[in-house]
Amino acid sequence: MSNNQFRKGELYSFITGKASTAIARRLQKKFNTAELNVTIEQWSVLYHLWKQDGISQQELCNATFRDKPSITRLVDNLEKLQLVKRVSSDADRRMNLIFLTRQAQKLQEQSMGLAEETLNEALEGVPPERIEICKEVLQIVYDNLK
Amino acid sequence: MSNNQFRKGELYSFITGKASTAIARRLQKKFNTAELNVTIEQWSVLYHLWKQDGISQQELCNATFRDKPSITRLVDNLEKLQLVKRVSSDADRRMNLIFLTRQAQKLQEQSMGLAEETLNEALEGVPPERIEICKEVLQIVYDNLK
DNA sequence: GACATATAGTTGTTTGTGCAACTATCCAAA
DNA sequence: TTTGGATAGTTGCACAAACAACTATATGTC
Repeated sequence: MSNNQFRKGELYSFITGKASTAIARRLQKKFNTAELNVTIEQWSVLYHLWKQDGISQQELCNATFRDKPSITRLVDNLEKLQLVKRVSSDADRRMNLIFLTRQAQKLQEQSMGLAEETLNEALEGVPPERIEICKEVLQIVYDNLK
Repeated sequence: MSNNQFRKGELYSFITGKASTAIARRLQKKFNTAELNVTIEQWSVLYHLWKQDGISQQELCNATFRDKPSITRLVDNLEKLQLVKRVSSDADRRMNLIFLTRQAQKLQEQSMGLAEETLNEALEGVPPERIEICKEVLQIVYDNLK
């Protein structure tokens, strides 16, 4: 099946993800202003650890849609910031389980508040049902390609 | 105005732009397979030059939503690949005008074909009117934040 | 004309990404 | 029990992004 209605017009924006870039930049600025000393990418790892602590780097790869070297380095930097620690698994010594530190737990509430605030600014003036459709389309795109 | 219906749920995907990441990776793979020796970021600069040749680096910043140092380095690399050349403007000697080479002109048709193909794969199964809504929402998000 | 200010572009530094090649460990089949 | 393949993670390299500090040129005002 072909979507030929989707022609040259806005091809560019779809591919380059200008909207998500804009969201990420705005959120990063809020983090900087609030002196939360983390990057958006680091935060995206913490986000999944807040949902479930002590998962492996491989699970973080799947959750964040990043490859293994990217996660290795993000965890490196999060460890330098003393926000997580690697604990090698007893059950399978190839694996590192990644645990949040107390410091990282303290970040959760404030950073999630700023994320929500950013999304509210981003979606200002967009009716809820259109947001819903947009989310669904983006999910299908992701499923089609992942 | 607040969009409180937009809660924790899919906050993550919106911010991280998993869909556009997936599209960009797929397109990059097609470029590599076809031995088009360019990155998606370089291609995004060429894309605007194909629309209008001989524009300044500042205009490329605006068009591609990148800062000046990013464009400086992308143009550096495109120049190394002999796909563009910098010509300093007679009218304003601060400016470089960026011109496509013959080689870059040859890339246009094939790369645009691969981009369209990628979008068709991405949007497979999504009805046209939903694509339209999604594009509109992303445009509003961009306008709200840029 | 001289000077202050704005604009165009470059460079250095830190961080992140994608790919390939590598090590270490696990597991299953001979 | 050995061995061969799969899986988890790391390292090296090239490319890109964000920010700050910098140079060079243009322009408006006195």
